[in-house]
Amino acid sequence: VTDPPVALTARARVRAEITEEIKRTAREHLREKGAAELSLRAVARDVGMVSSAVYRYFASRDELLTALIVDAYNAIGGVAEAADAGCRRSDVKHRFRTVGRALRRWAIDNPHEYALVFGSPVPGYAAPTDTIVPAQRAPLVLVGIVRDARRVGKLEAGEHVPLGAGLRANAARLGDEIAPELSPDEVARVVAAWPAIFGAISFDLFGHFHNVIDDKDAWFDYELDRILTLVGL
Amino acid sequence: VTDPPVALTARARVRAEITEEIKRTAREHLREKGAAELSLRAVARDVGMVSSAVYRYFASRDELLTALIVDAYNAIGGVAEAADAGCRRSDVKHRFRTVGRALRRWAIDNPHEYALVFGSPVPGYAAPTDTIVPAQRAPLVLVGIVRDARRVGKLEAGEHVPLGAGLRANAARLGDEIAPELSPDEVARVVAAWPAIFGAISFDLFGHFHNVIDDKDAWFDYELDRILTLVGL
DNA sequence: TGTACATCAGTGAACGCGCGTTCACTGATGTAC
DNA sequence: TGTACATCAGTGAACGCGCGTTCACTGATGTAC
Repeated sequence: VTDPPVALTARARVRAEITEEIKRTAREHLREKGAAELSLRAVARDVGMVSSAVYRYFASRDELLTALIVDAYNAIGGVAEAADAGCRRSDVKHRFRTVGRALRRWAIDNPHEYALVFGSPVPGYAAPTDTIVPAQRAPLVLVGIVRDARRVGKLEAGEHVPLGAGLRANAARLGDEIAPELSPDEVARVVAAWPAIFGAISFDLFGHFHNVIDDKDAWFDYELDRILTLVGL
Repeated sequence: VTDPPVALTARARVRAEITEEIKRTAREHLREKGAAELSLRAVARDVGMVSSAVYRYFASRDELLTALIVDAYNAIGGVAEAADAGCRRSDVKHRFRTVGRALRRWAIDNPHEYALVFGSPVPGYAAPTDTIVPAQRAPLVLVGIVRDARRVGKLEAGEHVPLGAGLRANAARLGDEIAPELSPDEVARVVAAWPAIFGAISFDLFGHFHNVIDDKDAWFDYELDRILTLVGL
């Protein structure tokens, strides 16, 4: 086993490029259909190779799907990080709102990629461990905002909702890992914010507010504000 | 055009039974796979008829799917209504919690039917108008609880989150239709509760709390409590 | 009440399709000496 | 620096599959007179 050379061989470089091209094409297909319809053969056709050639890059359709899921998680994480990075550090409320809106924008622009990650699981598909780290990026941005808020004393108590002993221990453990300056109670509040944001985005995106809410943008902002108070910002 | 006879003919009765049997079998298939995998031919096989015979009952695969969606909405609505009906009227908090838990139970017991309704939309499938009324049953139960709370003076103000003019008008119109005794602000809070519950159920069900939350039941109760304060109960 | 006709449920064969995956192969690129 | 060999990318044919839907048909059930 030797270290990988700093300069990739021509072959390795081409390989990386073609791998990307396959994923990009698959993502385009995803954009127009859904994950269930994604076909290796169709992707291969569009890339301009014969279907069996794809197997030089992905061992199976599932492996390609996994790669797309990882990419989607990373895209979501990147969007959240970039949105946060563009804000003044001290304005924690604004940061939270900006990140929330950016996530929703991305979901609306990439509905099938969003659904791939946050919609119903593809039947028979088990998420491999590669997804764990990318999946945490976006939620960690929210955690970071709350940690900053805590540091500068901008985290309010909000309505108290009691945590049972089990959950408190769970939140404490989680806090040790990702947010040492937060109390279990505060950790629980951030964790609860994540499905709340996800619910707000998905409900609209999946069409459940049809004929109920007219101005979906304004409504999302309203929900975000509610979530903000939930968290204590 | 004549009125349908009160006593159905034998043929009509058999037809209704077989329609039910097809749906029941399809639902069983759904239980083990997902909507995307649902095959008319496989259902026909299990019912014991030839695949083309199903077309006497459903004009297409999509129509069968629609029927399943309507049934799922009705099942969800029925679960919510039954849960609520089992509670003492005046204990509005308990009613809300009981309904929330019952919905989650149903979702866990029938994940694919739940996903059919609340997961990512099946690609290319457009929900027809038949789903509108069944889809409203469960949320209307929540609305009913909040209306009762309002009547007996148990609805609190909670944290104030401002509603823009557009949303306020939207909420007012909605209130006129379904909850005349509630203010636009209160209407908005109930509407916001629905995606919040849905988010809490889905996030867990779709596996996003894996390695994050240990005791999912307790966590859901915590989230429900948070939602309760959001609504003002 | 009986008969002639219309409606309906279910059959079985067929159409046309696209899918994931395997396999033996060719020719080009990379590596070791 | 040149050569022999190993690795790799891509081809094209094939396997075996199940799918949704259509169609002409048979025989049973229902309806009108």
